[in-house]
Amino acid sequence: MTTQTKELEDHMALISQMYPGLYTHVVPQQDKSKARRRQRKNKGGESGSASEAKKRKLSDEQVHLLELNFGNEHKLESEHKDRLASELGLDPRQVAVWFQNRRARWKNKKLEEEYSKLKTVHEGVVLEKCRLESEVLKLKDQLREAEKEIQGLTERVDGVSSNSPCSSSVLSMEAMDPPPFLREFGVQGYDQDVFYIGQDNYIHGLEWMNLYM
DNA sequence: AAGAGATCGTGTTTACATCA
DNA sequence: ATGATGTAAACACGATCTCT
Repeated sequence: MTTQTKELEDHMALISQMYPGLYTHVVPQQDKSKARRRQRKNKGGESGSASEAKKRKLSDEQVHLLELNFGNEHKLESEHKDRLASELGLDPRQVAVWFQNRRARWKNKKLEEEYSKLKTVHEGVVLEKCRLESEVLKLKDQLREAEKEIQGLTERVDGVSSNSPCSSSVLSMEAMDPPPFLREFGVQGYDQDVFYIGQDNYIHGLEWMNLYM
């Protein structure tokens, strides 16, 4: 069993859940612990000798014609099957079996393709998730830096305002809620945070936010 | 309703081909 | 030459459908 086949099998349940239409009905899982050992039927009790019962590969021409018919229709009407069988010089039963097996191969191939597509999509999603997570970390870092800076500035302002009558002109954020994105990062509110840039350039309202956008 | 027969999907076995 | 492995044909079996 190839690795890919194993991998495919591991995902069959998932795929069949996502694409329930692929299965027309579910055959109950057989107990694999007691794998049955069936007795081979004697080909309907025919008088065929052992050599006649031997499997023969279908010729290229036979397979070609069968493939052509399969391309047109995946299932055979009984009449069509008989006609095709006599055209190919085969037993109608052989034609039926060939179509049965061909449908199984076709379905397996479809499942493999579907699996590959889903795998590609999944890998893309995982990559995007990683990218977003690292972006979140970066933004958190920026936020921490900004908070540190704010704290430093606040301390400076406190030092100045304690002996300055101009303290009333400083924009106080005391009663304001933090902006939504700060709340998202756990900032609950402001104590006595004051925002300003440089010596005399006060920022009004939420304009300071533009510095970090 | 019920039984028979055909056919289906799925899983397994077997014969054969290919390759190391 | 030979053993391992892959593939296709054939088969088994339960489910479902159609017909009578």
